[in-house]
Amino acid sequence: MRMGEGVEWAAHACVLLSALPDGTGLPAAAIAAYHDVPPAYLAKHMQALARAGIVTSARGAAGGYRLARPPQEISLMQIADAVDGSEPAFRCTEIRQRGPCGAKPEECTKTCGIAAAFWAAERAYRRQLEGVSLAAIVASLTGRPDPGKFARVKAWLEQNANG
Amino acid sequence: MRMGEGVEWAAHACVLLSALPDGTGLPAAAIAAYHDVPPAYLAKHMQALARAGIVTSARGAAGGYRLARPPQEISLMQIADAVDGSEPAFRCTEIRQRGPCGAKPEECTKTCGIAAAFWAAERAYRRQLEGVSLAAIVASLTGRPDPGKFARVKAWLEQNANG
DNA sequence: TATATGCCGGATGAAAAATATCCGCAATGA
DNA sequence: TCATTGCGGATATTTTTCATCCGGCATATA
Repeated sequence: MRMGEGVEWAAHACVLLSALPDGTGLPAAAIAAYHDVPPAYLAKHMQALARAGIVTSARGAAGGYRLARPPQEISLMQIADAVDGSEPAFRCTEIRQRGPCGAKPEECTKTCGIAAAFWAAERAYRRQLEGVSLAAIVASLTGRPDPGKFARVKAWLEQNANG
Repeated sequence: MRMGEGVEWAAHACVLLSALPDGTGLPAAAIAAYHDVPPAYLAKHMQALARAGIVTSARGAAGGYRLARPPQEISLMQIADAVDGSEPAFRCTEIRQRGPCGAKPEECTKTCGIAAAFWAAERAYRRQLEGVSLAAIVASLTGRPDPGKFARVKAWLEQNANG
């Protein structure tokens, strides 16, 4: 079971956007350059974030992406859902209804116990990620003292942001 | 993010094996026939279960698979790990070290906050599945009254088991 | 010992999904 | 108008998953 790497890209992109000066936008190409990832492919993921309402996009000259809401109101779960989809990892194919001793559909009023157990575990996973906000992630990064790095990032943003 | 369907097959196979009469073995072909899944492919997953020590295999005539321990001591997590692998779903590619403002390796003593959050969620997922035993699954199935079905399964097993 | 059964592991192939790029279009500011 | 930028679809490439087959070995039974 593996998660698409686009989720990692999108999460880091949102962290970067959280440091973006107010009233400005950051083009997808700049976000890709900052992280050294394929521009065209990252653009796809940014579009997914926009469709999910996590970021807003502005077209045309001086356009770009910015966060749609404050970082406290964006969770990692929302980002993962937007990029990777929100379908459950475990798919029940109703094996119990197949084969020589298969159960009839009318006997299967309750969900299969195996599927129920896996889905419960996925709920635990989701509950955990829903509790992690972008703000918390940013806080964990800037928590350690590193003023020089912070200044460099700020300078890079001001150079590459539009607006 | 999706889980391989082999996990579902393996879980159902273990449930079936838990009803197997003592001292007998069930060939992979019989397990596949019972669930109406591809025999050669299911055999692969059964081999994975055997390598993980969840089932034991006996070769030759009158051989087959059986559970290696009582159902109370087998968890869904163990089955999923055996079949799907136990690598984490989220892979950190150390994006923070790339790009024009990338951090130097010596600055990255702590794991990336994003990776840490996803891995914490995966731990919650695992903890949940570790708490679900095969015995609990079986109990949830036989809990509702269905004596006829139970008898049919038993008869099928006695017809197809070896030993 | 001969034979049939059945697991083991590797090689191989087919299908699906993830990864990645490109292009035409629409929108927007200079 | 023109350069810039996001949007969506089409397409190509790579990787992973799904699935089968085969030779080899182990074991019970006759």
